[in-house]
Amino acid sequence: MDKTYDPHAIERTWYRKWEENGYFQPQGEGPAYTIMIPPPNVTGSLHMGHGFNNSIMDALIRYHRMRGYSALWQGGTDHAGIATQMVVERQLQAAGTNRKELGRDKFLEKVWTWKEESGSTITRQLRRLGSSIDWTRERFTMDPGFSKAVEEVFIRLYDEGLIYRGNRLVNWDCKLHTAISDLEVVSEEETGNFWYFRYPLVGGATTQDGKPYIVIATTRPETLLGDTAVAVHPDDERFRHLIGQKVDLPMCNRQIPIIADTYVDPEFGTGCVKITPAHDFNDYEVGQRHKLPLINILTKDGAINENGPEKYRDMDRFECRKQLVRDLETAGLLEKIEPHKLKVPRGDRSGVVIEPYLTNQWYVATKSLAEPAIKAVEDGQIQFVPKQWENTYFAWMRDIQDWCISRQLWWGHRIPAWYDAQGKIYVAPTEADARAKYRLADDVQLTQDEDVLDTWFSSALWTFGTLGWPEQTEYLKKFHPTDVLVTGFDIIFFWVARMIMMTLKFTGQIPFRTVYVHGLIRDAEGQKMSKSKGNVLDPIDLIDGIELDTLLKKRTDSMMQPQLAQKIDKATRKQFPDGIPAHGTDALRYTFYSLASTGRDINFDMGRIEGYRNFCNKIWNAARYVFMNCEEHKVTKPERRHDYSRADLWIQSRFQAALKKVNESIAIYRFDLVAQAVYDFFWNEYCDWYLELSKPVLWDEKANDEAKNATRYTLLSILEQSLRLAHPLMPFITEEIWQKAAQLLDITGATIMLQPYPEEDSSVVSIDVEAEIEWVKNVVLALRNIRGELNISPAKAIPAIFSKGTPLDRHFLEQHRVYLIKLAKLESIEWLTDTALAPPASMQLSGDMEIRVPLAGLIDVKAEQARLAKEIDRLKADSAKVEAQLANERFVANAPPAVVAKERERLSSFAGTLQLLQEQLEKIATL
RNA sequence: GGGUGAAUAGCUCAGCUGGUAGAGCGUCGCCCUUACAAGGCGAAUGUCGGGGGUUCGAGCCCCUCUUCACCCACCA
Repeated sequence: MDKTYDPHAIERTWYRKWEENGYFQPQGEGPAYTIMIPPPNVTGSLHMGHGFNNSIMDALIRYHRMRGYSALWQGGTDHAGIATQMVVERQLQAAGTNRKELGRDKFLEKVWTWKEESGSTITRQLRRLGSSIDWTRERFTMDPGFSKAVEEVFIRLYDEGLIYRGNRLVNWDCKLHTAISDLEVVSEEETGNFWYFRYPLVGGATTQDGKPYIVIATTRPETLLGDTAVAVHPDDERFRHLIGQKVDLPMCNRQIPIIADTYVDPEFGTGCVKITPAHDFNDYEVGQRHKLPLINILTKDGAINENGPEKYRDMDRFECRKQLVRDLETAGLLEKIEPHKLKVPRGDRSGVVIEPYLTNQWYVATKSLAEPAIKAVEDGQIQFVPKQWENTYFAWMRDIQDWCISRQLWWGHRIPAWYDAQGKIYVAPTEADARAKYRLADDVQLTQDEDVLDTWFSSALWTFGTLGWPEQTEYLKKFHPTDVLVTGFDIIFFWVARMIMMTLKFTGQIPFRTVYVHGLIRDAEGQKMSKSKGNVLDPIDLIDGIELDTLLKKRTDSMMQPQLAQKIDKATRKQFPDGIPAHGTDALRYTFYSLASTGRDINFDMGRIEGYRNFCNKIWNAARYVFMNCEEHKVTKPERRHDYSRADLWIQSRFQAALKKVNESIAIYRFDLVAQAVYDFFWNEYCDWYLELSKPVLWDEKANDEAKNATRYTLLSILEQSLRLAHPLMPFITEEIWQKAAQLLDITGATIMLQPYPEEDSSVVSIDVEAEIEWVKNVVLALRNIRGELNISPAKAIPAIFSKGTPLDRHFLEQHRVYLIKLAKLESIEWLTDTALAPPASMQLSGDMEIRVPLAGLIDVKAEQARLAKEIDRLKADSAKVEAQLANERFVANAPPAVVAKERERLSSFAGTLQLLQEQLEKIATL
């Protein structure tokens, strides 16, 4: 083995072997364990969120696979309608053309080509993460089988009346020319204006203070062109007399009524609200109540259409706004302009301001679907982890709105609906089916609906669609419902909720038993990673490393604003002056696990990943040590427990503790605790103590062969078990090392992946042995403390004198001489019966036993005095605290006796130690 | 407006049913000791956001305030 761990060298080959040998496919006859990948966008590339998400899933799958489950991790990708279409449209634009010019068929060809080209990027990257996805079953949301499921669902819902077509206001994206759902609209607070306009009263009416006009306030002046009323509150004294009167709508040559509606808040603005039913959701409601006409004034691009006054026609909505304000000002109808903060709705993909727009769209009636979906969570059939997300889910589901599922795009599942000349709707898989189903005469002309379905409509079918539904396949029977869905909170509504609804509806089963909800991966400062901030980390770069220049280029490329690019350049140089070194997949994954605590957002810390890269190196080198000491011997399992050293038994016992902790923590999805347990055990116990404790045995020429074999066996078998313990987290390094460990232990099996997970075994847990080695550790620690504090070189062997203590101390001392000599680097050990004879020395306590390192020629008295003084101070502070507590009568009276006794004991032990140290200090002072 | 989460060492985070505050990174010493300098050994570091309360005892429970983040909602 190389001296230094090189992730690159080992990650390359293993993944290919695993995949080629079919190890990712469900194995054996065990119970099913299923995870469905949240399908990434087929043309996307891996980001930190994917990295995190898939690391978690892989750990779960590998763990369960090793525990004997027939584990299926179903992989696949999503066609991602809007996102993908946008990318291809951008490419066309760069080539000087557009989709309209190309036409639908040609355009779709282009998209498919692009999908074929780039679709492997994300799956290749998922492989780099070590994801043990069953690629033989990879699905795509637009492959024929899955499309069949989509079609089936649409038609059945339509036939049941749960999908309908409606003409109403939708969120319209003027750039993408499509409707989008409520969820795809993000409202951010922006600074805008409040414009106050005068609407002249008709027929000589005046306001209370005699003005011939009323004043309305608006944040959207251009919608004035579509106003069909002005509303006031029915109880508003100021305007009551005007209800039923009319106003002249400026610039429009129309008169509109003043109506009364409780929707109006008299306190807000002027108390008079312009009502534009065709361009505002609230106004629409008001309009419905008062039977107001709807005047649509916008084109699909967001320009003024033929319903607007000629002057403004074809003007963009924002251009029109400016012009209209100028015109009103000229006309003396602009009262004032105030700055105003308002929520501006924008499309999550396009970023443009969304318009409420009157169109025909397809909707899913969600109420009846939501009910059982709510119940499934209420009943605990589906559980969210952490549980608090259930409230979020309930809140949304209980107030769910009908879902607009049609999109005016080309890329996606085309809606299986046909229209005749009268616009009558026929829903069936194909035109021929439609004719048959509805018994249409041959001469009836049918045209298919131009629209496609919302991507999330198909995603909602993911858990059962991927398993072959509507066919009742063996896989569907065996692997559905799935076990756990691992996902970010950001798509609970988009995806999780809709999956639950659709899956219950069409399979009668829940889609998954557990929803593990995790947070977002942010940068070290807690900022969202985004291209424009230039703080994006690419998981692949963390694995492979990246040169500074390449990183800079990546971060500043295609940046619209040069100042921004400059800033990013500077920040990047500062954070990564030498680029990013390679850390390897295992280290990256381990970092994700270690940060995966209670479902909150994760700040990605470079310090962490370096630490875990070092951990990999530690494992690597520990293995080297073990192999170095074992490979030239035939190592066999010892016949008798008696052959094992105390250290051998100790590490076996400690391994059990770690294993238990790991099992418990995985069961509650606390991967941070899993990572911590494995790290602590391997580094702080196995490496720091056990490996050191093995040396005196292995290097002792007098030790018998049985003892040496037992230690070698323990070294190897604990290593081998630790590798299996850690394998779900760090698949590559564990596999690489395991191969050799298995060989030396005569374990057959081609891969660690398919080995059983370590079994808990209480028979090797020994409290006595643990206490004994704990004693050794304490003595060693005491001696090391003296050495460290007094700056005695680690190379210098020192004498140690022991005294006081219990018979057990004395027994252990004899028993573990060699351990102490090796670990504390002692030149001699002496037991002193009369402490009066003790030479001037530095002293430490282990329990009641006094440990002395004679000062003569070794150390400087001042340093020892300082050490003692420090210790005394600390003890004094501690005893003062305990003393105060014990002086409190109510504590003594009310606290459990055990607690009180413990405190008493502590106090007396403090006092004893304190006295000793003080004597020691005086003694030294005389030197 | 409603809701959720967070605030613990310089940084990133743990801290189970209330009973002596932990890890990693960083810092400071001493060391290339035959697995590992991506390492070993030792050390320092906290009025657990503020205030109140319950309790013998609060990082943890209750109230309140402050700050930050996020989610939902139609305020023109």
